[in-house]
Amino acid sequence: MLSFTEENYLKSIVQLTIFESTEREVGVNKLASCLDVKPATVSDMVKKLNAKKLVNYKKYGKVSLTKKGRKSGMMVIRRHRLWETFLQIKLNFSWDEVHDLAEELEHIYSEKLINRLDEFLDFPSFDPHGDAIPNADGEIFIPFRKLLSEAKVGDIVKIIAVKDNTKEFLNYVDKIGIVINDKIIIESKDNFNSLTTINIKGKLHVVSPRFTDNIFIVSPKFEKAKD
Amino acid sequence: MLSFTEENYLKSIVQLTIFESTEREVGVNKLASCLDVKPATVSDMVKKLNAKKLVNYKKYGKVSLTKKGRKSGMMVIRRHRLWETFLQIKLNFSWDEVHDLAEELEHIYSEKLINRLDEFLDFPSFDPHGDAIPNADGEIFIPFRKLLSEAKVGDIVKIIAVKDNTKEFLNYVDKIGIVINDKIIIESKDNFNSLTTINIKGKLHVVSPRFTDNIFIVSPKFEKAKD
DNA sequence: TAAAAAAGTTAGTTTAATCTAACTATTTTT
DNA sequence: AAAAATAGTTAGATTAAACTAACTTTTTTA
Ligand SMILES: [Mn+2]
Ligand SMILES: [Mn+2]
Ligand SMILES: [Mn+2]
Ligand SMILES: [Mn+2]
Repeated sequence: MLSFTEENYLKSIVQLTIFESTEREVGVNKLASCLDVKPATVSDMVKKLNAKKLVNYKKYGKVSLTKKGRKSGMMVIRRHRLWETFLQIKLNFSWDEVHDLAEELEHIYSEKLINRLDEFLDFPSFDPHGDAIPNADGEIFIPFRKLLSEAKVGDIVKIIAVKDNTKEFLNYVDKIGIVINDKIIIESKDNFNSLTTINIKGKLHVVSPRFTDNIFIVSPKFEKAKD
Repeated sequence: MLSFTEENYLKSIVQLTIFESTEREVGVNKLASCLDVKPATVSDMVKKLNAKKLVNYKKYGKVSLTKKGRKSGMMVIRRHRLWETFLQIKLNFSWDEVHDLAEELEHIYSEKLINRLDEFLDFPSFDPHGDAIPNADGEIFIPFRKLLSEAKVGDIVKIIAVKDNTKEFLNYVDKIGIVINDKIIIESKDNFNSLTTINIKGKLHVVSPRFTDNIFIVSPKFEKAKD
């Protein structure tokens, strides 16, 4: 039905208009840089996606998802995140290895396959990077979360997801010894140099925005109940 | 490295020159009909595969695999059969559903992934259709087997694999109630009409070559030891 | 508000994989 | 050995997804 390429466009549009912004539309240039193609290429493709009623688009306008496009894009993300979970839980891959394989596996289209996989994994809610997994209807519940950079000195926060999924980032997270759901304390901030000192299991680490802008947290006051 | 298309060509050449014939070469027309494309298309592609040292070919000649091509093709078949096994054993798909999904999964190239999958499945020797699974080096041991049509009246034979993997065939096999490793008795043969009467768990079935030419068996005298 | 910058489009080209139609080579039959 | 049949090749066209270069529209800035 949809080509790999079309699926990748829809996935990127979901990411840009639902996960990473409150704006429900995106420009051709931004989409092009997200997909790592030239704007001319995107111009052509969004015309095609519009004809297929997957996006709303007219010349010189912004691109937004139709209901159908949103669902298709969400299903690609569902497949991606379920395969990542499978690779980690069942085949013992580490969280920095799963993404690249999932980029390919996500394009295998079969409702039955993915729902069986979901069941096999016991209907996981989050993937190895802490990202919510859309359900079989393409709906997703994204829990309230903030960036580590928004935390205040003295806060005790829980790490619930990583924003950057590159190997370099994940390897650094591994190196300083945190995993999803760990708690850390914001010891101090150096606003002049934009540095934050955090306490991870008693050890102090000085980190820059490259780190704090890519870690999602919940802070105590948002953690309802238990604790 | 290799495109989906190139992988499919190599897979078909392995099937035609190793699994289904003792001739280690195949013509352009036969390959074309196996791949369901026109001979002109194959002519172009084998030129390309030859340039990549995956096949031996020259104008108006037959096509044969190089060592490298044979290994690549075998690895596609390894992936196909391991995914089929995964789908059946872990995700509870029936044997008539696994092939189509495996046709897509087989093209996901990662040695690590496939070896982990192999391990996860406990290094299976055969896929759901009774076909041997090539090992991590692309080597395969195909057990000695005959077709059911070669069995003699009175023989008690064990079904070890199916040759035809279509849904229609597999559904028929299910319907008459046999599974791999079951034993059946050859009750009688009607040579005029090319019909064979077989005894499956006490029940008699009259079958044509459409059935007997697509069931692989071992007959008692080839079944060494146990029993 | 006019000029400059940014964003987006169009036209024409490329590559991989396919096709059709016409041609050539090889093999089989008479 | 010639004719007929079969097998295989070539040339030119098509499609999807990319590109570059040139152009146009929209937005920002002065
Ligand atoms: Mn990922
Ligand atoms: Mn992820
Ligand atoms: Mn199969
Ligand atoms: Mn099989």
